[in-house]
Amino acid sequence: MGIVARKEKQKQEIRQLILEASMKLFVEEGFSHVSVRKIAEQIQYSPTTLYLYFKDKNEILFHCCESGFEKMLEQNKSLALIGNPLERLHQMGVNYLNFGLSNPEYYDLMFIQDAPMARINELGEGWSSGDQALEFLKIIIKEAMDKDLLIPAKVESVALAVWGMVHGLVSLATKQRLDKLVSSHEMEQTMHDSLDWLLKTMKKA
Amino acid sequence: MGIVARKEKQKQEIRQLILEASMKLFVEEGFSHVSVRKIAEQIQYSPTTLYLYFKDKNEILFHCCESGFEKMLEQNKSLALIGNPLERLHQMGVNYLNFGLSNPEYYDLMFIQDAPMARINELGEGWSSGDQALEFLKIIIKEAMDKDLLIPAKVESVALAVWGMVHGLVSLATKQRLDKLVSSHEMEQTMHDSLDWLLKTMKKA
DNA sequence: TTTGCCAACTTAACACTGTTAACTATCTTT
DNA sequence: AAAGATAGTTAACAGTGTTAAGTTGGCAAA
Repeated sequence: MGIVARKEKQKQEIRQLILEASMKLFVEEGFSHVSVRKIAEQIQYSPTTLYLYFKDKNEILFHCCESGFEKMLEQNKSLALIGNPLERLHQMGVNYLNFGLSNPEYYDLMFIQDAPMARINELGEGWSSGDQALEFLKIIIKEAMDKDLLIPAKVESVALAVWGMVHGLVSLATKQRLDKLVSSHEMEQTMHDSLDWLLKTMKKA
Repeated sequence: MGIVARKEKQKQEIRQLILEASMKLFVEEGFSHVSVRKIAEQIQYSPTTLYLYFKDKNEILFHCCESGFEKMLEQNKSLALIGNPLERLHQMGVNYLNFGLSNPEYYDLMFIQDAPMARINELGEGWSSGDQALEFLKIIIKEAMDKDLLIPAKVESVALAVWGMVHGLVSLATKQRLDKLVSSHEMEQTMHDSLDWLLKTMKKA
């Protein structure tokens, strides 16, 4: 079975090659300007070869999206060190804003574009990455309420409100909806101000 | 000058014809499935004729986007009747959520897609529709603070936070990011719960 | 009245896009 | 060595936005 195993390994290597080329391209040139042909050219294969390794372009984008979540998760590892749940929540928000602003192309794929979700909807399964992230947020909020740091409320509503807000800020900013309303060098600070305001406001006096 | 004027009028009529066909199509079939050729077919003209009336597809989408803002503005007319600024703010949020959920294609164009912003950035001018909307929001918040209904804070931060949150909720929902996390028949209620929570929380005790 | 021009519009084409079917090597197994 | 699976290719389809060149019609000046 050694040969079969090696073949399988080679197959996985090419899959990885395709994914890495895709990510390189769409970080460099922007998601919407990456075509199957460009990816193929990058790795010196014929465009149709990609279809031997992935069902369609959506599947490729879905996997890029997943590695976006890994990046984000990695960035959040240090959160575990923060004891105070409110401070932890705050840092999580800061991380979220920073991730979105620093990786707009990944962010687009993870939370805005249809393509990766199309892939998920084809399969029966749920959206494990999003699920995990929201669950994590809920746990922090619950903890903060239990420790009497937050005004009690329905955890789900609060979690969705917080996620909604940071997502809203990032997507308005990266989709240029704030360009003419907030001067660009103050953009980041303004967004952080809004986050600070929210956390201050929801904190129990 | 009668002839020249009539010609100009006819030109404007065809422009309008193109825009109406575009809006009809992209409400029916979704923004991303509307092509220049389809619009042209709808009005029984050659595809290239559209380029005699609009610079490119972005310009067409920009105008569709503007009429989305008109729809939204119309929906907000009744706000003037509400005396209490906090209640007015709340109703504005409710209207925003409803508009986004009922007109996802317009919403996409107005606040998410790049195309209409590309048009605005080509021209020097600012984003008057977005500007107006945010300004309106700021005025309400300022009024609420002046009347001692809100905890004092930087008006801009609060406005951006509120807009960010409702935009975040609508775009997460319409981009299917909540599908697997919130059951679809509870979606709308859950979003409204988050909005309610925010307004309750920011209200002065 | 005829000529020439100008405007509105169309046809043909370019350079792309994702994707499929059919073909060709090469390497494995019988 | 013959047969068959594997991996990859070329060619093609149907679609996209957009431009250049060509074709009408109607109006104005000669």
